[in-house]
Amino acid sequence: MIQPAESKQMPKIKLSTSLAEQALIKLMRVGDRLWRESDERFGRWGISDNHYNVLRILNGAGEPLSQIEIGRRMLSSRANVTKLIDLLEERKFVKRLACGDRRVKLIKLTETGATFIAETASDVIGFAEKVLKPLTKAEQKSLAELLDKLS
Amino acid sequence: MIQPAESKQMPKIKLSTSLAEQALIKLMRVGDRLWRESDERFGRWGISDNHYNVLRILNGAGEPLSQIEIGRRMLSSRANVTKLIDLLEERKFVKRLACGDRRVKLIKLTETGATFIAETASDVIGFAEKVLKPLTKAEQKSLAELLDKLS
DNA sequence: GCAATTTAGTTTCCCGGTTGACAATCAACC
DNA sequence: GGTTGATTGTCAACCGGGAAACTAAATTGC
Repeated sequence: MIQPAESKQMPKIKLSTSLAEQALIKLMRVGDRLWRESDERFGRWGISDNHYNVLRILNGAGEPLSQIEIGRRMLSSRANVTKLIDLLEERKFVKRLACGDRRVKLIKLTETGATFIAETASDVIGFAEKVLKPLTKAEQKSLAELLDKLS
Repeated sequence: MIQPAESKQMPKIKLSTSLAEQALIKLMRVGDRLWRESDERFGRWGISDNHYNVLRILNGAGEPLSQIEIGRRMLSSRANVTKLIDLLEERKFVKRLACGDRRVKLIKLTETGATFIAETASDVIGFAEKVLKPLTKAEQKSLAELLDKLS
């Protein structure tokens, strides 16, 4: 006794999906999937992938960075960096240092934080290897180069 | 300005950034950036990119889809699909249809929704073209193929 | 036929992010 | 020196997503 008062006939617009658009969609989809998987992975350690990103950036820089500089490098807002650092400091992974400019707080990676990075590094690399396994080394290189051109 | 050089000494772990890891990071970064830009772009029309995604999926399917099927295709939760459809229905872009199985609500693209897609299509394609402009056609094709292998 | 299980959709709550307002500080300029 | 404007970090409010609890309806098993 249910009959669609509405027809199921649906309008359909012919969309010319250009090559660029197809590539864009795939790029966004794959990126989205990776963020999810990555987030789930880091969740096991009680932090998000962005928390880890902060540690990576600090380790890569080799010197303390201001919060705003961290935000700049990871494309995140000042407010969010504050919250990320809050947790990382609570976990003793980083420390807020006073600095000549008293507006600025330099964020320093602690020994604890460095150790954490060292211990989890193999796991992170394993994740990358797993994800990119379908590609040969040459293809991985090619992919990285193509992505560089888009940055 | 700069004083205690000592306390700024920071531990640094030597991380062997593998090829795979570099490619992964670039992939996630570019993907993240694109989602932001895309979201900002659709924001002008009062919807998010995910709302638009629903319209695209419906248009592509050519027939009404259940909410759970939509969620499956866009990797989104049931709960979120409900909220997405709520707004789209309010905007008259889609309509919830009753169906034989009374648990299910089939989502149908309306004329209004189809018109909206048609009118915004060129803008969306323009965005894709702009983003992928740094790549030649051959490179775009190559990128799409590499991404396919990762799916 | 009827209980138990499963499924689709909704609602509630929480989490991570942004925006905007704010205080403190620095820089520039009269 | 004192005022104005910019910059850094924090906080409150809001928003888009997911997980889990819940309802209604279908399916399975006895």
